[in-house]
Amino acid sequence: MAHWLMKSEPDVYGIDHLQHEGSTLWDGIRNYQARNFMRTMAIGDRAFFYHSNAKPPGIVGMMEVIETGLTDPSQFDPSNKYYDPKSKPEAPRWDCVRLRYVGRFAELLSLDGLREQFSVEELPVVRPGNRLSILPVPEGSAERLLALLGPLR
DNA sequence: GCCAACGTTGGC
DNA sequence: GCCAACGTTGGC
Repeated sequence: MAHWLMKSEPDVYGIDHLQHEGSTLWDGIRNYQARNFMRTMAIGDRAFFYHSNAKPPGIVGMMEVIETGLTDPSQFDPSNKYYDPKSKPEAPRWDCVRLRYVGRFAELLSLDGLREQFSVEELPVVRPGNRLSILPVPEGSAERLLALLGPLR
């Protein structure tokens, strides 16, 4: 089981939305590197939910991958913000996964806090200027993170 | 195939 | 609101 970090803006889709829905299709990913990470996800993988463009940005909760290899339906919908006219149904360009809500942590662990605890090698999200919305979390770092974050609620 | 222009992300 | 990073696009 691998660990990931997945970003979303809380105003757009935050942990509250996911908790309410129970599970969600992680659609709208239009970056090849992030897409390629999603393609390597397996059912049962865990993902830290990270609030980006938040004050402060940081980790707020935990998700679990429950379906993989799904075609992102938003790419074919002209009225969708993520519509991609270059993607054809016979050769879809963008995938997504389905994630379920596992829980939230008692407190947000901010990006500043992460930088105090982890090097860029240990946790790529702390790299200055990083913009990737899906990142791997090395296993040793995942364990340390879980210890820092405390129990899920 | 190069590269300038442009758009998006996300921290600050 | 600004800016850096960086991916994409399109002219040549």
